[in-house]
This record gives sequence, C-alpha cells and structure tokens, in this order.
Amino acid sequence: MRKKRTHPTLLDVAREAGVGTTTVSRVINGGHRVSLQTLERVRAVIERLGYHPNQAARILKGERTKTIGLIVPSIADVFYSSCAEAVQKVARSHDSLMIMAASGNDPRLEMEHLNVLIRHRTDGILLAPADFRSQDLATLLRLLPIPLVSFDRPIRGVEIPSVLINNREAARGAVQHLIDHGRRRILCLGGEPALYTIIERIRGYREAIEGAGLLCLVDTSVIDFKTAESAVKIHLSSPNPPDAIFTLKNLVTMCTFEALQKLNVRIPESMALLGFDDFELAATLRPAISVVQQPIEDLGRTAAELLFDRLVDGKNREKRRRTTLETRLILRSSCGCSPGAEITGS
Amino acid sequence: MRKKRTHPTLLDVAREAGVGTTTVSRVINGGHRVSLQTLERVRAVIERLGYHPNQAARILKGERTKTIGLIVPSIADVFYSSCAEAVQKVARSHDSLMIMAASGNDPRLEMEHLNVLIRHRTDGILLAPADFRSQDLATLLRLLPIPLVSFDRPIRGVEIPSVLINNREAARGAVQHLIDHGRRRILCLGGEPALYTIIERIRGYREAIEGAGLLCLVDTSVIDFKTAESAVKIHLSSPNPPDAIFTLKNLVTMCTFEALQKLNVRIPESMALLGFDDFELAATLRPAISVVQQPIEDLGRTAAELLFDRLVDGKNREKRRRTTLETRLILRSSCGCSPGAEITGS
DNA sequence: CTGTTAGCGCATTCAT
DNA sequence: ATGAATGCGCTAACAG
Repeated sequence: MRKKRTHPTLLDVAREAGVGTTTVSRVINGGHRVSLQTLERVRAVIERLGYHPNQAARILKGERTKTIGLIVPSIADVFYSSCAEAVQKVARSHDSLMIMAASGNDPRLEMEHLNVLIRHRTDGILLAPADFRSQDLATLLRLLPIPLVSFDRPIRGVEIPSVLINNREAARGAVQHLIDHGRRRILCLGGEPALYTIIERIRGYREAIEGAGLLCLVDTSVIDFKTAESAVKIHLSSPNPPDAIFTLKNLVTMCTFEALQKLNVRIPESMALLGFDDFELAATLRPAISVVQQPIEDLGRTAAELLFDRLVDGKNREKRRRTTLETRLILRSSCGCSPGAEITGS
Repeated sequence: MRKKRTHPTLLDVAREAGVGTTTVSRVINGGHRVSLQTLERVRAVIERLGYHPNQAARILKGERTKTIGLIVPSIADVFYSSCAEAVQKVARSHDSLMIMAASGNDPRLEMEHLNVLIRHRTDGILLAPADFRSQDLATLLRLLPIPLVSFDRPIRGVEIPSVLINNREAARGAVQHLIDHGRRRILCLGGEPALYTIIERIRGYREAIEGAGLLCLVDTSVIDFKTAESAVKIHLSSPNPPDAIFTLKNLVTMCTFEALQKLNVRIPESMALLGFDDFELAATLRPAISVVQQPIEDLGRTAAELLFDRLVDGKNREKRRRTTLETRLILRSSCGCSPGAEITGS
C-alpha cells in the first residue's frame, strides 16, 4: 500500500490533471464555468488522490469557519449531553460543525478551552460558565470579537445574552408543594454551593420555607452516593428528623433515593422526596420520583438559535439580554401527594 | 462600548507595540529571546487589544492542529458520552482539543462529518462507524493521510486499528448463565439488527442457545418503550411464553423492564431479565438488574491512546490491528440466580 | 535581542 | 473556459 505522508494540495491536483489551480478551485466550489470535460478529469484526480481542501487556507481568506464552540461542565452528564445534542441539531441546520469541550467547572480549564476555540476562529461560542462571578471571564468577553451566548448560568459584569431556567421560582414552587401537603421539616440536599443554579435553587427553597414560617435546613455536602448516605444517616438520627427532602440536582436525587432505600426508609410515608431535574427511570423507580422538569432540549436549542441569530446579522443586537425558560413540576409518587397531576412552573 | 468587528492580527499588535512581527510571535510562543522590557510591553498590548493567534495561519505553516476528531452515533447516549469524556481526558493530556460529532448511525451524515474533520486537518480521528461494511468508508480510509482508529465497531475491507468489546463471547456467556440456572425459553430482544455490536451479540446468543439444544427466539423490533411493551405482550401471550429475556443494549433493557413492570410480570420468578450494557440505577431498581458490563471508559481511553501513539511516531505501525476488551457479567437479582457473584468475561 | 522576508494552501481578481 | 498573480496571518530562516 502506498505510504501516505501528507495531505495533497490544490496544486498537486492541478499538476496531476494538467490544469491551473484556479480551475481546480472552481471544480471544488461547484464546478461552474468549467468545461464538462475538464470537470470530469479534475474530479477523477481529486478522487484518486484523496484530496480534501484545507479549511485553514479558507479561514485565512477571512471566510466563516462554519464552526461553533460549546463549553459545558461535563460531557458525561446527561443534562449537558442532551443540551449538546440539541445544539448540534441547530448547528447542523446552519451547515455548521460543533466543537465541544468540558470545563469540569474549573475556571482555569474553561479559560483554556475558550482560548482554543477563539484561536480556531469558531464563528460563535456557547458557554455554561463555571464561575458566573469571574472577573477574568468578563474581561475576556468584553473584547471578544465573536458572539457568545451563555446558557444554564449567566455571566455577571458583562452584557452577554443568556438563556436560563427559572431556578428560583421553580424551587420555591416545588418546596411550596411539599409544604402544602403537610410536610414541616424539609431538608434541602445537594453539593457545589458556589454554582449559580444551586445558589438560585437554595434561594427558592429559603423563600418557600421562610414564607411558611418553617426552619431552613440546608446541607450542601452531598455530591455522590457516599456523601448522600452519610448525610441521610446524620439527619435521620437527629432529635427532630426531616419528613421531606428536596434535592438540588439529578445525581443527588438518585443518590439520596438509593441511600433512603438502603436504610429502609419508607418513601413517601416516612420521608417525601422531590428532586430538581428529571432523569431517566425516575418514573420507573418504586416509588416513582417527583421532580422539577427542566426543558433541556429547549435550553440548548434556544441558546444555539440565539447565537446563530447574532451570527447572520452581527449588528442586530437583541434588546432582550436574558431569556428565561419555564419548568414543570412533575408529580409522581415520591412526594406523597396523589399523583397524576402536573403543574406548569410559574 | 467599542464595536468589535474583526480579530486583531499579529501585525496589529506589532504596530501598536512598535516592534516587528517576529518579536510578537516570540512573545506568544513563550517569550524567549526577548528583552524583559519589550516582553512586558507586547504582553500589555496583546491584553489590551484582546489578541488571540489565528490557528488557521499556524496550520497553514504545516503545524499540528492539536485537534482530534471523534464521531459517535449519538452524543446523548450515555455509552458514547462516557467514551467521549474518556477520550477528552486523553486528548487533554496530549494538549489537544477534541471535536465531537454525531452520525445518528447514518453513513451519509457520518461521511459528511468525516470530510469536515479532514478539512479541518484534525491530527487524527476516532470513529464508531455507522456501517461496518461500508465500501465508501473503506475507500475514503485507504487514502486518508491521517491516522484513524475505530472503536466499538470495526471497519471491514481496510486495515484500520480498532478497539472492540468481546460482544459475542460476552453474550454467549450471559445467555449460558441463564441456561445454567434452568431457563429454557430465552427471548432475545433488541433493535437495529444491522449494527455490528447487535449482530455479534445475537451470534453469541445463538451459540449458547444452540449449544444447549434450545430454540432461538430473536425479536429485533424493539427500539423504545412502545415497541418493547408490544413485543413483551406478544411473546407473553404465545402458547409457550419465554421464561427469560436477554436484552441487547441498555435502552432496550430499561424499556423492557418498564414494560414487564407495567404488565405486572414478576421478575425474576416469572421472567428472568439480563441485559447487555450496564446503566445508572440498574442496581437501584427492584429487582436490581443483572447485566453484562462493558469497560466504557477503557474503550474510549484505549482508542484515544492508540491514536496518539500513531500520532507521535507516524511510521511505527502496530502489528496488533485489533484490541479486544473484556466485559464482566454483573449478577444482581433480575436473572434469578443468587446475587453477589461477579464473573469476568471470557 | 530584534527586524525582514518568504511561503504555507486557497479564493479571487484580472487577463487572455 | 482557463491561468497567473496576489494576499490572508503566521512562523522560521536569515540578517543585523
């Protein structure tokens, strides 16, 4: 087999076909103004040599790269991979490629990825910022010559369009639901208390609890099964144990459920469970888990569409800087009310 | 706010700082052989202008793009997003960016994505091919000047390194386990019967069934809950209903479980259930689901490492074209044997 | 330590 | 219908 060392160039094709580079260029870009005969011949050579145009050269000519960047905290997290899928669909409909990178919620890593994307001259960037209060990020964005849209989390200190979920209201409504059904000691469980979404949800929880004159009980030590189990144990053995748990994100909900199950706590009789963010099998578990359902695909799609809007006419700056999407409270069995109902988020 | 129309260039920085382009270039690339004074000044200008080097120009100079491509059937599928995460970690350790695209198992879309990646001059490509018998793909790859590694599925008709799971053996072992525990009418349930992995798993199923002198019962109509439910109904109402179900992939396992639960079929008493591919909450469902567990992270990591191996010294062609990874049979409760055991795949 | 310059691969005038 | 020449932003080779 022939050793393939380097990419063939336009010139290689031209020489091989006995024509000028212009002609080959024309063939690549639609084949107009080229005689059928040369067209065929050049195409054959392209095929034979396995020629593919070098995008870099085109970019250098100032053309669109037809590429957008997407930075999320984690690729493996269903929430973000579902977003990504939605984004990719939109990108594809705009004949664009999506480059995806994971920040792991680390501002430094995020900055690195941002720089890489900018160097690659992506036409635009979608970002779920690791730290919504980052000064470095705000500074970078102020000078950024390409459009950026943040989603899931905003960016403070700079005018960037963002697409968000009504975290606070949704959390408030969910907790209120527990209160309405007689729960009095409601524990709020989660992790990563510095994240925007978590902060907002806790705020919503507080509003509901304080509005009802109850006691706030927030534990942000839970990030996996181990921590969930130990947290549940501790709170159960308190003199005045909770009668409900509100979990702040899907992984925490799952782990808490597992922990409760392992400790033989009856759900919802002894302990109601209501989680933020829906997840696969939530309806299949016994009892089925009640959740606040986020419009994940919507989130990705809306953000991507907003980005492409700004791409096509760069000057047309939307007035509306912030888009907030509505959630739904999905009542199944774990929260202890009669199931079947479904409440649209405020 | 200043209108930001276009990316500043090296020349812009050089002029602004009153130095030559080479000096700026040196500053960007580590700042060696530059006086501390100029270094500071140039850095300040770079900062102020928000300059980011144009990757395209570097690529044109023939440098590595420090980018690898990854094409998977679906981003939202946990299996592949977990792979992707593993790949990205390896890429990162090689100071490279990962570009990810989804083919939806459509050979045409896959080909498009491949072309885009090649045009972008990614240093290498990782691919889970949609159609392992594709002639077009084989033709493209024969001429491809950059290394490609296939994973999860091989590519027929061309010498491409691939990293695979021992699908057939694992399926055979799993079905054998059901047989060993007295199951006699074992239904094999799944979808997309043209996919390599599915073909292999069905083959393993057949080997085990035929080896035991039993009857093969394969239904490849199941791709979601609806189809799972109707398939289960049909087979349950047959004159001689199955006493066990072997599901061919994780989504099918989940849907089949849901269907069985909905129809009040007792697992494992009336029906044993054993699935290919583990999934979140498989151990939390009641009964906990027994599965063949694939080394997903391993798959992604190994494939990526193989790719980078070929990248660093392009000539050092490994003899071993095919790497096969081992699975584990995780016995939980749904298959009806006493749980707790764990058998390493053959 | 610093500046000048050629050339990477391609699209695009402008001739022919 | 076709080709020769130019320049996009950057790096590296070569002066100074």
